[in-house]
Amino acid sequence: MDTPHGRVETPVFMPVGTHGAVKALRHPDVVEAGASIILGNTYHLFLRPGDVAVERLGGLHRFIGWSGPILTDSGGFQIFSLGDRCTVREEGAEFRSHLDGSLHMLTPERAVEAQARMGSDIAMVLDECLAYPATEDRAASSLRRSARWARRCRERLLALRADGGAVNPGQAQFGIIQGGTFDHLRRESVESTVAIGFEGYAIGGLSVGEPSPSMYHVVGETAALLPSDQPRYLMGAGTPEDLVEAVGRGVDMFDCVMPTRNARNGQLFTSQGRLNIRNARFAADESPVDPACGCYTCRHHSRAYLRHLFMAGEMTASTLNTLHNLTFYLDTMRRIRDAIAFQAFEKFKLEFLASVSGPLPGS
RNA sequence: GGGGAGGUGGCGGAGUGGUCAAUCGCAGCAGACUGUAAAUCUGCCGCCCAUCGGGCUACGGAGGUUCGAACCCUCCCCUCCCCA
Repeated sequence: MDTPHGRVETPVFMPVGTHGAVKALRHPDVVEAGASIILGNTYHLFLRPGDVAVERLGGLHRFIGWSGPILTDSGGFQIFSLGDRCTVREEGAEFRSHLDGSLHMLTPERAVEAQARMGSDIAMVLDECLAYPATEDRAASSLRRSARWARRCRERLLALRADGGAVNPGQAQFGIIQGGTFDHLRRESVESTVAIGFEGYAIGGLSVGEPSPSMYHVVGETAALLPSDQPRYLMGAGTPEDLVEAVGRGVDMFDCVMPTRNARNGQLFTSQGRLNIRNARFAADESPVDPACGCYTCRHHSRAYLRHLFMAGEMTASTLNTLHNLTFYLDTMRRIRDAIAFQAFEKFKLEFLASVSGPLPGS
């Protein structure tokens, strides 16, 4: 996948850097972990420091000092996650800022403008991320609103392109498929969204609490309907198992807070399963987090030391843990790409799922 | 030497006759986390069985008052502060 800031090998995992930084890491760490593209969030940057401020500072890339590709989420997920701080109307979403309680209106057009000002390489349309579970009626009306918003987003972007002067003239825009867990609604959403025409398509409204088999089913059904010559992006997923399962169903792009957030909370992913570095069993464990991992953390530090740092509340614990988890995720994606190149994906998938799922043995 | 304050679960610190195995914080133990309001949240946390629950030992020590004491009385031990 080519972007104005470089080529991205797919399938790809995009570390989440909500405020323009992957939490606990410096950009070189993110690169070292193997990331080629990172994600920022329109809602958060819109509130602080403000999209206009970012534009004045030369755009998001220059402002944060990241020269690679950046995808900005639209703020659609916040409609879901901010719950009662947000009121959705046809015009757009009215947010009460989590920072100071002030009221803000994020319309589809405004979300497009904000992302245009910031100049991300891939902008997402503003959608409504539906909570799970949802009734069929609710899912249907929500998807239709998202589709109307998608059209407004596209029209606004095309107008901006026609005007010229955008921070990043090559910015791509992705549409987002909704429809809950209903196959026919997903199909309807694909049809109406693809009809508008975007540079890529995302599958939204998943990884919001539904059972894995349900998510895999929807991913499979939806991805199969999307254009095969354009990127397919599963938003918000997932666990290492989710990544492999979704790639097998045709997904090219992922983002998830799991490797970074869980790292800060002590959960580490390894080739043998997950572990919680807080556990007393690691107090005298001199082995690395994952003997099969080549990250800085695993090359230099023992589980005992990482546990000590975590228990002591040292911020370095977050950094070392995040570096490891991100490396594990990005390494997994690299192995997936290699397996696909050698036409050995199914074999890889079986072995990976057998070893990685569940807790680390020996507890 | 004189005067004052106090000793409660690993630590700090509430409680001051029954509703106290004892608020709360920290520490400890475990779990959760999927387009980040998250370096966060939840549970457990005297001992023994245990699903509800039940049993045992406990609030410096020893006596006493009382139907009943961490809480009241007596003596003892210890700590801290102020003045000499």
